[in-house]
Amino acid sequence: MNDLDLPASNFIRDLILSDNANGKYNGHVHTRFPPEPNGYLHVGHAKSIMLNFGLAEEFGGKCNLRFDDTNPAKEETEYVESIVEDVKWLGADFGGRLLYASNYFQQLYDWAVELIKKGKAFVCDLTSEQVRQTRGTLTEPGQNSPYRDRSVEENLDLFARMKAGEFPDGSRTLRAKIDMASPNLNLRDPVMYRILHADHHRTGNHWCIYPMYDWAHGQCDSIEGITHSICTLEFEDHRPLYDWFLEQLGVFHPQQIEFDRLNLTYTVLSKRKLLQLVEQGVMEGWDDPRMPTISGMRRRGYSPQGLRHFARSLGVSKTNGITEFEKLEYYIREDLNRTALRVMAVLRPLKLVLTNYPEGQVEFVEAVNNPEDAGAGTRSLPFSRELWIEQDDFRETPPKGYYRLYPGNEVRLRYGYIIKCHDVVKDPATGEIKEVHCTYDPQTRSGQQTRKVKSTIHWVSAAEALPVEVRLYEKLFTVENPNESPEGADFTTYLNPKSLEIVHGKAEPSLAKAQPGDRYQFERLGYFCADKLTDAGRLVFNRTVELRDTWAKIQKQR
RNA sequence: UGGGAGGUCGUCUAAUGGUAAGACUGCAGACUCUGGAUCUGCGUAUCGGGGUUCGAGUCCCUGCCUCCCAGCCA
Repeated sequence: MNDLDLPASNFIRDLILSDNANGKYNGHVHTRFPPEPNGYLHVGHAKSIMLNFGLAEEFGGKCNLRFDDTNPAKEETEYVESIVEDVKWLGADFGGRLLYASNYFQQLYDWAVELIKKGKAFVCDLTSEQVRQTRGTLTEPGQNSPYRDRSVEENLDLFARMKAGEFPDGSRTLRAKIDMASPNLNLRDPVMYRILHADHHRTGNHWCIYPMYDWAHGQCDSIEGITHSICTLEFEDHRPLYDWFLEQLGVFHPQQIEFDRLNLTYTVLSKRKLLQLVEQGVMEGWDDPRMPTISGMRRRGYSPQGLRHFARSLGVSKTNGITEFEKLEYYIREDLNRTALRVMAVLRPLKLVLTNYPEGQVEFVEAVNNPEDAGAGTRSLPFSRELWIEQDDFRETPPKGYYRLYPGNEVRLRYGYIIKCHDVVKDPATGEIKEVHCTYDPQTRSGQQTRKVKSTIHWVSAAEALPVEVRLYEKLFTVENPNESPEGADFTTYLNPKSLEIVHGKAEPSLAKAQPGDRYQFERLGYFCADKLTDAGRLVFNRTVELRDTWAKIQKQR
């Protein structure tokens, strides 16, 4: 996980530095990454993972992977499995510390009994509706529950019976006895346990009462000896409660630190919304390559290294900001540029005939596998009279600034020869261009010192070309921030109808050996990753990210 | 409106009382058998108003704006 660059300075590191200087926690740093298994991980989690695991590593400490599985109604084993896979894929090392809040249910229960005995918690018979009505508002204090002053004995008895399953869901709760007039609503006698006769993915039906987040989290941190419990901004006003429980119990007291969650332009990063897209069938699944999930990005071709570098580059602060998607793409390209094998593929084929090239002849030309990596070697490509080129690389009447192929113009075929266009064959009925006819200059074979031409285009020999299905992805949403919908508009209103386009192209023969997950650069087009659908009989590629395209930019300006 | 947290280039961050810096984006150019990569250059910022100080993005006062909180979700 130790990647490149010195991680940027941030306030959490500074805080740890000062803790260590003061001897707090004896210089130990132990963090944790605590997802709830109610969905798949997304890039925002990658930021948290890098922060937690990165800080631990930097200070010679440890980081636990802990599932916050306190709500059986929303959690599933499928999610646990996907999360473990994603965390590992990102390269985070939890060293066997795969933990669950549910491991501590008994301890949590015992501690709750302790608080009851201290008169700090009580069983409340109010319905959730009544609790809501007596909570007060932002500006008005709440009212005490009529059950607030039950005797310790009665509370103990009732709580034991809650656990024993005597009462139906929602009929009672265990509440902390704090202050119904607190300006912090979290302190208005918060619920610690609710009754839920539900099957838990790990504890089955052993329990029918489940701890709330606030009651579970800090105590789990304490049990695990977490020193720095890093969470997102929305938990800031939970911190007094986090501290309160720990103080009442008199146990090891980790400190909660809040930072800003990641927001990205042109996508949504909330499990609720992502779930909605999956359930409505808008996306193929959690791993749809358009999803900002780790599994979606993996399928799309993003590399763990690229994602890590991106996450590292993110600032850690308390500002509510939105990071530009372009920044993510930059780090993905940067990594893929160094590692991806180059290959030639034509997405929208146009037939090119070299009229002075002998019919039936095939020769082989040598191509560099990765100009950024001499060790990647070379491969040979068949070259012949009939080739496929990109439709975009030919114009019958070239626009200003176009220096690809057009009648009378010369271009180089990458790793091949310089060719000159002399004719265009059209469908007499539709006027559609069917073939482009050129002559090649035998003196200009690649590797020799020859004259220069303005443009080099990619190609594939028609006879040997492999059919490929290529999925071209665009931004998922049409607006930078789909969350900011004016009056009633649902975020799905801004889904980009063109976020997926499937084309059928032609690829060089070497791609026959592509395995799912293999990443390539299709020269001049972008980075592509073999999809999981790829097998011996079918080649399916996902476009990971386009290459920077100066020409496209010039065209756009006009 | 009560409480909590924030406001530095277009975006994200740095500057810890001492020359406002970097990255992404954008623009311009060089180079190029990828209009890629690489290289060079350019541009724009301390929310407003007071104050303290030799000196304020940083400290104080005040105003404005943004985000979070009224789940038996996390």
